[in-house]
Amino acid sequence: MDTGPKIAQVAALIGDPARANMLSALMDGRTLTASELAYVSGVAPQTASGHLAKLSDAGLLALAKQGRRRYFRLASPHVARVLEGLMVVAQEGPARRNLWRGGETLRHARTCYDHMAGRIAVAIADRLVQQSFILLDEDGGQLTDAGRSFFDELGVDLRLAFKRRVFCRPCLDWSERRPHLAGAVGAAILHHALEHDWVEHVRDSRALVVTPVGIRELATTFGIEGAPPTDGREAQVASLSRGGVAVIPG
Amino acid sequence: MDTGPKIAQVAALIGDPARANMLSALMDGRTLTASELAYVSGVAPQTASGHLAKLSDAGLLALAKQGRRRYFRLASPHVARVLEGLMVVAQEGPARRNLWRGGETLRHARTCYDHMAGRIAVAIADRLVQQSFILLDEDGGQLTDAGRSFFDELGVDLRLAFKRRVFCRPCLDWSERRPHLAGAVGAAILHHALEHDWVEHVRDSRALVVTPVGIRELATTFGIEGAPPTDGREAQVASLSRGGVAVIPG
DNA sequence: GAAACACTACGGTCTTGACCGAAGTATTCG
DNA sequence: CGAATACTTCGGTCAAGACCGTAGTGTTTC
Repeated sequence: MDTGPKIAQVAALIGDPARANMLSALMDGRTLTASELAYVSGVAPQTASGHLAKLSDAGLLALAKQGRRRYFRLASPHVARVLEGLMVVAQEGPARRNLWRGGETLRHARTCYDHMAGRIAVAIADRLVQQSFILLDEDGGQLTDAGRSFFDELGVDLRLAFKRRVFCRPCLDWSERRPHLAGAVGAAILHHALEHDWVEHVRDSRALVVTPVGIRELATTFGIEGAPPTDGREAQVASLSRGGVAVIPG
Repeated sequence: MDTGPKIAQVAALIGDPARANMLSALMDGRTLTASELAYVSGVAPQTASGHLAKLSDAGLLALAKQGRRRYFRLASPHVARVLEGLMVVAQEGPARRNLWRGGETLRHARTCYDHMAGRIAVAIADRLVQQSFILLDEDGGQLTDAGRSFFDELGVDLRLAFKRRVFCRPCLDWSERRPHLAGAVGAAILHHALEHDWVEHVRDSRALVVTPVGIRELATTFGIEGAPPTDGREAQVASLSRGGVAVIPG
């Protein structure tokens, strides 16, 4: 395997208790100095220095020198996401909890910063691209004139979006492994969906539930099925992408 | 820190090359036997057996016994998600570490998702709070009536902000270590600044440069000095509270 | 300029755990 | 039944690396 060693290298870095403590302390987006990180990780400054060098070299931490201090910060939201994921896995670990129910909800529709993600969001993005309302390339998207009219008729306020570049880099959907719409257009769509009661927030979660109104409107507006699958099995039938749960032989 | 050791434990499991290879081989949702996993990981069956036991105990792998064989698969999509995330981080890793160095421009003004950050942004937040246009607490902000009028006169469109859930939220600034304005209000300010040519994007960077117009307008509107310090040293000399925007000497 | 401070580099100790050979337990097949 | 297969347990070797004491560099403060 080719990817194995690479992920092992990164995982091994996170796999040391001292380093894991440092990363945890930075998870909320704060910026801490080497000394502070040494303290939270419970090791001597010399040891911490070595750890921090490794984490920086590997691109997990970003470094800003200022005077005699070094400020460290998680290098990217991706790192934070990995840490979050590890916490989830660590939590559910030995206890055979069936969190997958909630997972299914998350997979269907959720927020990602200020825009939508999940099956629904990917389907919307697909549709908009297919209809040539939006042009998507590697790291940016562009609204066509037709798309502008489309959103206009829909009543989505895109005025903010016109002048703005696409700030949020392409947001890869972890559950669908395909891009969904981020940036101002994505935000506008989420805003519209919330305002018109297509979707609702789930308390203490990034999950979104699609309302009956939303199911109807998503069908008429985008031609997509907004209802979540009734059980996990159908999840993979609905979308052609793989990513379904393996069926154990027997 | 409490979460640190837990995520370290999981990460350390993934952090071994042999185990990482096993997990990678299972990433597509397949179900493989112990022997097959021993082969892909390049270790002897005895060694593989130990690895698989650990991964199962930790809840990373699900096990199905069938006759004399043991079938393994990833225990949950969360595990797959973590592996994916690790690959992303491993990929982007050492590449553009330099972005943060020489970050004087970044420290001064940059985008943070869809709003502004850096000295300028912190100064704006300070000013808005000081003028009682905005009330900021731990994890939320609120626009006062006076603030609403202020933005109205300024011509900043806050309509999106009203309906959005998180319309005004403090976001800790990594360089200044003090909050700046995020949420819809933050986004609206950035939008306004871009639209009126107060600031401009720097290509391929999150950095923003303050234009001559911006320097003038930031002074009249917020009473702050928008020009960047001529060199890094002076940044912190000027104002007593660190993080204040420096008044350029000479 | 001297002292305090923040961080880094080096050297040596010591624990952890990955590895495989050999032997042991299930399960299937002839 | 005994042989082959699939996997696990045990024991001993060995290398990687986490840790800190000491000593260094660069920066700020007095």
